[in-house]
Amino acid sequence: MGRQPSAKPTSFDIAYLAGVSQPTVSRALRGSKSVSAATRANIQRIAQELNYTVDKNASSLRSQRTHTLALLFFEDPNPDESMINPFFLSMLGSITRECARRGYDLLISFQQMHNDWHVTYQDSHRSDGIILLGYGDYQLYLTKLEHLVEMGTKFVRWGSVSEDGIGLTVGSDNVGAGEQAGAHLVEVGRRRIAFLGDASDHAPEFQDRYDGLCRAMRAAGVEPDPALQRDAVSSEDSGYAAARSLIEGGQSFDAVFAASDLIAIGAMRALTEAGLRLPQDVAIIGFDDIPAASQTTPTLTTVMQDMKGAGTLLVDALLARIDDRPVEERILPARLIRRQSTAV
Amino acid sequence: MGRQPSAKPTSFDIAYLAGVSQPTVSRALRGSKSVSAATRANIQRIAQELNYTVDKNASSLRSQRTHTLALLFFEDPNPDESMINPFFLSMLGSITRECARRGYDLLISFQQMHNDWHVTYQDSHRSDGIILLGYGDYQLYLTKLEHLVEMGTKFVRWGSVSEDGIGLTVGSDNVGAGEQAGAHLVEVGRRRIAFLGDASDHAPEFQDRYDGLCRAMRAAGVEPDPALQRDAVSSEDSGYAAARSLIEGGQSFDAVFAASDLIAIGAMRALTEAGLRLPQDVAIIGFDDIPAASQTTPTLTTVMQDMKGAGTLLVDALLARIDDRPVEERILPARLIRRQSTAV
DNA sequence: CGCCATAGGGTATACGTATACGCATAATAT
DNA sequence: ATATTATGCGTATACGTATACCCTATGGCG
Repeated sequence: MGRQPSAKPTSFDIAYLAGVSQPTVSRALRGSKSVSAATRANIQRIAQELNYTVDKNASSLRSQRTHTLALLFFEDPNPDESMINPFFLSMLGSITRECARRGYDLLISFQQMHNDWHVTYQDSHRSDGIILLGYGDYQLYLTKLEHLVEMGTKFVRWGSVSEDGIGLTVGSDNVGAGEQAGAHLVEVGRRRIAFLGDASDHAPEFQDRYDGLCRAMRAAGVEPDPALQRDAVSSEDSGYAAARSLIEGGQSFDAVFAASDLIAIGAMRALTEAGLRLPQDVAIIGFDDIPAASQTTPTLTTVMQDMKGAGTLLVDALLARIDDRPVEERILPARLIRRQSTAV
Repeated sequence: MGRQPSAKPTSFDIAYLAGVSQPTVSRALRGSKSVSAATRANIQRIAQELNYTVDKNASSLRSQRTHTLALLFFEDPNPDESMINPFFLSMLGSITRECARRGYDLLISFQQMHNDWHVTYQDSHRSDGIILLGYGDYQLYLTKLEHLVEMGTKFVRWGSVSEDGIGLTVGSDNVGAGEQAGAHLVEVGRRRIAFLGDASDHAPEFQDRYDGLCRAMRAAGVEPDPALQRDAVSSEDSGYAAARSLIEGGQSFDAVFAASDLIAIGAMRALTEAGLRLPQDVAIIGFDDIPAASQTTPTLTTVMQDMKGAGTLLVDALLARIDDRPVEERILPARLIRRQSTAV
């Protein structure tokens, strides 16, 4: 242990010991084929022995490639700032793993979207590309995204996938998921299905889920009632408020499709408080399958997104974009998880 | 928008426009006092206009400071590899925020602790220091930590704080928290209190919590029964198994203190399946206050750690260590959250 | 009125790597 | 046997910044 004279070895040290020039060391270690197998093996052995590591900064400076991706969470400024949407957190695991697998580092930030966050990561050569995650008011960020595109910044976004979107988007099949949820509710005999979640341009994902619901209802010969839709952002409080509004609206309903589990959990509280029995009086479906969803009473039927696939696909897509390769797949299937809240 | 000839401006460009030399630009922007106020203001204005950003790689290469911290999660290899302990995830928010506040970037990794993870981050100049987070088998990592110390790597660890520990540790007051839990259980009339969690050198934090529990019991004149302790790692399955073992052990018990919420949730399942009523027959307390804890039936009494403070303190301590300043505070208070699972 | 300290900033260079070229030697073609 | 190409590597240099050192003008001081 600690044999080295404490100074970290450079490629020159390796070169000297191997009896070659410094560039040859560089070539050997990064797999250039213009170096003989014997020379390469020798260099690798020596590097190993000296615990040599390529200096990341020097390498990045010279090659203009950082082999680092930046992950940016953006959410509406939250009163409880320490709360992060659990859904995105669960994506973090697969993203870090995929980055590691591809030999990329991951830089992470929850900074509010201040004026120059894109400059921070791109122009200062901190990362080769950016992964954007976030619910929140979509419209607010559109101009920023356009700016990113203009600057030639490479990025991917998690969200509602559409061909005409800005930049590159990867996401779940929200419409299909909404259809599954709607079909399931119809199947268990519900006809008056409410939707809790913004159904506007501000939240395309939620809108897609609503569209899917409507499609499934119509396919079953049921006409959705617009009066049963209430706006809500993804939080318990918002779900609670939306459900209260629904109850006070006086319209009858026998099912609720919440655009997220947090909304659903808030709604369940409001419904229970109003004396409604779940699922007998009102069946309820959430979205995301957060851990808490299997702990609620009744346990919550929800839609599980493919988080592992999501991380992989996001990283894949971004790396493809960075290398100017075409991106192949962008939509991930989602799966309905049946639990007690819709049990007949 | 997009006014510049697309090439990113360098400090030479700024220097030329400001009529000064490149080093002066560097000095001005990093606040050296050997630059006049007027010159500095002018340089800053021009830099702003050109959207100039200091190149991170060049800067780090020259100064040998990256202004980046690395966050390393280590956990026992998990069958469900996409699952990350929710407790640590909630710390992530405060760590990223504190890093941002201090002008540091955060590099993140969930890589298994392979042979050379320390080399990866330290010797390749990716980060100035490392934050280590993880439950898992403590002993397994000791030699690695010793190695880190030998190499002069700067790091902090979240865990059980003790003066003789290896490296620098920041953590909650686990003993105090255990005492609070124990005192509460005694207060609601329980005497036969079981503990679920490793009580060995392998998990010092869990042991501290157990010690606190025992201390509180003895303070109330109750002698803890070693037969009521069961090993468990932080997962639902492990908690379930531990509770099963406890039930099958045949010893009577009227309360369970679980070393983590995940253990508690698994245990609740086992207890309920065994026909025991919560909290009438068995009161139960968890640890961590994960979101799911407020959704269980009954809702789970637990210990909330100061996650926001934790992130701040970890980053503070690490930066102090990096700058060779003394570290001031290292222990954070924890707070008991009373819910239905211990309601009299 | 000369001396020295100080402010303000220029000159030269180092940080450690990757790449454009050039130049041998050996292998193949003609 | 000469021209041609590929192989394997060395030489020179660029990436963009930060810092050690040097120089010039001032102003205070005796």
